[in-house]
Amino acid sequence: MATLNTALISHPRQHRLPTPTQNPISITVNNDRFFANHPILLLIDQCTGTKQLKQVHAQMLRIGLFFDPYSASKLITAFALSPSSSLGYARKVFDQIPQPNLYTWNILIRAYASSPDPDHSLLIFLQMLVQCPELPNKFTFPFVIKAAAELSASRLGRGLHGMAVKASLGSDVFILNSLIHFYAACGCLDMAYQVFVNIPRRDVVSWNSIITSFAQGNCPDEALELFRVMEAENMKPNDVTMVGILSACAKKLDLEIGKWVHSYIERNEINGSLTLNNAMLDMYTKCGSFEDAKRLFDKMPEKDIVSWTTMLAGYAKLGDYDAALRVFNAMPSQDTAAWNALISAYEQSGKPKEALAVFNELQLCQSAKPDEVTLVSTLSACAQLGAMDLGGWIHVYIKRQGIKLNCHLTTSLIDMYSKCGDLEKALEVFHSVDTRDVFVWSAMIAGLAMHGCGRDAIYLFTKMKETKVKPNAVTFTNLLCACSHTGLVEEGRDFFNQMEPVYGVLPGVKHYACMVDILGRAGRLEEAMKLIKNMPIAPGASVWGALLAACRLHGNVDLAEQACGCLLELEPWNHGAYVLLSNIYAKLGKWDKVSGIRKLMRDSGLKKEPGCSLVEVNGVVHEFLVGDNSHPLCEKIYMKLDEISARLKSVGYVPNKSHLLQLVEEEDVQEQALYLHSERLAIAFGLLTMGPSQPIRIVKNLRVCGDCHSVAKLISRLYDREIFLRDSCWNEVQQSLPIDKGILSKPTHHVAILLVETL
DNA sequence: TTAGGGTTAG
Repeated sequence: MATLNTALISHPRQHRLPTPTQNPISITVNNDRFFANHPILLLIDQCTGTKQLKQVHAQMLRIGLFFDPYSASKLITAFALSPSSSLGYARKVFDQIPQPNLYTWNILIRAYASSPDPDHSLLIFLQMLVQCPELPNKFTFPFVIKAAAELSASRLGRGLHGMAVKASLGSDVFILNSLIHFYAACGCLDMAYQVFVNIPRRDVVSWNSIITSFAQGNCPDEALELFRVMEAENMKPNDVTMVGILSACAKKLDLEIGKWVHSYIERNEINGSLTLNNAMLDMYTKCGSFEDAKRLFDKMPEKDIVSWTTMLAGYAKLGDYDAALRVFNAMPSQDTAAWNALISAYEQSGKPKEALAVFNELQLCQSAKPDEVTLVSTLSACAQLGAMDLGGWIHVYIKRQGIKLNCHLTTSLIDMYSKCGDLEKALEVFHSVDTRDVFVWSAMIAGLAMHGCGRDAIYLFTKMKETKVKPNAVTFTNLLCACSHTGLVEEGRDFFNQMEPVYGVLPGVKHYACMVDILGRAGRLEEAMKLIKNMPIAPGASVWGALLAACRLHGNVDLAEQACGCLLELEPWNHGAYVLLSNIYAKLGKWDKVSGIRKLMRDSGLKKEPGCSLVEVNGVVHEFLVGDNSHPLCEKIYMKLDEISARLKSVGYVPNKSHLLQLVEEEDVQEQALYLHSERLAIAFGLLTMGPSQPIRIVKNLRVCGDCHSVAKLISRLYDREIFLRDSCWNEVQQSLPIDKGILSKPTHHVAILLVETL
């Protein structure tokens, strides 16, 4: 039996096809030209694996049948598309065909379009345009458009659309359906819908394509409405339609409609495929009916890794991490996606340390390897913890593994570096990539906003518009934050007013909260109140919170009481609201009111979160609670604190007593001793254990009090050390002092303290 | 002379 290579070498391209009668193993041949019924070709369909196909290949080469384009196409099809396909091998075989026909080109383009390397599909298509004497046909376009969709290759896909129209294939329903998918994948839902409405005769796939596009494009209401129209037009939905509809229900978190869809599927006897059952499981876990999910899971005749992972994520969502772990261990196999579900479950429920612990375990395990999704979740956990050593390590890992930065990873890296206080690294990542989607731009705008570079953030927004990337709701939230941080009232108002008419983005609660914050900080409290009163949507807690913070800034008690009342109505557990209001009273010397609030808090049994600061030293995150004495280096830390206190006194520092008089979140007597605040323990630990050139990066779960902020600034000067202090309001409250830095300029001072306002 | 487009977890 010849090996592939020897067979290929012994049959050079100029080999002439023998006539069928010369063929030693030929049985019957239809006529002189066609080999469709040649026994070797019939054998291809019976092959069960690559090994057998290779044997057939060798035989075909031996008798010359391989050099008949039709026969070769049958072989290529088997290699490229069979369940045990070997695409790389198919490509090698393809390259040996003297003149592949259009069918063969199409098969290869099709196989690569659904492979992990859809770019090969496009490259082969380009090669085909040059080498194949036939023009692309109605079978070519759906595949090559699919490849463009997979790659979100917007310009190329549009070009293909144009080519199809020029080739008089503009009304082919297969091509148009794939174009719906392509435009949606590129984020152009409008174009996808335009294509859909202009299809002369829509079939069920047309409907499925547009419904899925809307469901996945965060427009679940539109998807459900289209389903209604589909029914009204008597187009019978199939299982794929229902997968899209269930995905829309899951997005809407609407259990009622989800249950209705479940019964609709049963009533209409729609084929309950594995995918459909998985989509239903997902809907139930997302919509909060775990019992229904469990019932369905238990009776599913077939389960795959998606079913198991969905259940795992469902338990994690309930906060039952033990059960999630049990599912993880009970799964027939744990692939990367299962690990990812566990990591992201922890990361998204505010348990970043646990997420990193699972990530460490994954690295030790042999059977799965971190992928891009893992890295995105892990980077987010690092961002939450301010763990820049580990985040930076992941960045190096990405480079070493040769992983190309996609937009998700780029966004995560920018977010991680920004939140860890290294704006320059974030900008370095931003400038290093060629492709930037709306999330990448928005993350960079957020990074600049966090660091007080509001004008740079606005400048970046203008650059973003030049590249024709359409801003979304996230972009505007970040942009408005930037205006708020830098006190750009008029600019903020302009952006807010342009959102819907110019950019088609409906202002949501977050945008109103930002606007209230912008106006409130500028002292325009009445204007802020007027904005809230005229809101077309219900003002959420963030809106009242912003107003309350502004009232504190400007000492407006009446409005503060009103805002606090509304806030507590929405979030009766909101400890911070009580604290803010009581501080307003304290500021104005209304001590009876302060005591009243203390009593109210005690009576309502509100449990406060203890103050906690994290600091990463050499890749290990250390945690300090207020007044903590559990750390192994505790004694040394307190000695360092004494030394710090002495040095502070020597330069004339006097503790700001007003912070003691006010009700702060750390209200216990012991906790009120300012010098025991957790951030100070973390700073002392950082000074003790880190090299003199290493910046100390601290993340605090609550707000940093004013005195601690002043102390941190002083320590930074006295010890000539960069200290980054990030608190709970880092992202949304816009309470940082503007630090004027240009996009690429270096900080002028060695001190870079962020987040500076106090309670 | 062969064929295709739309589907779920993270």
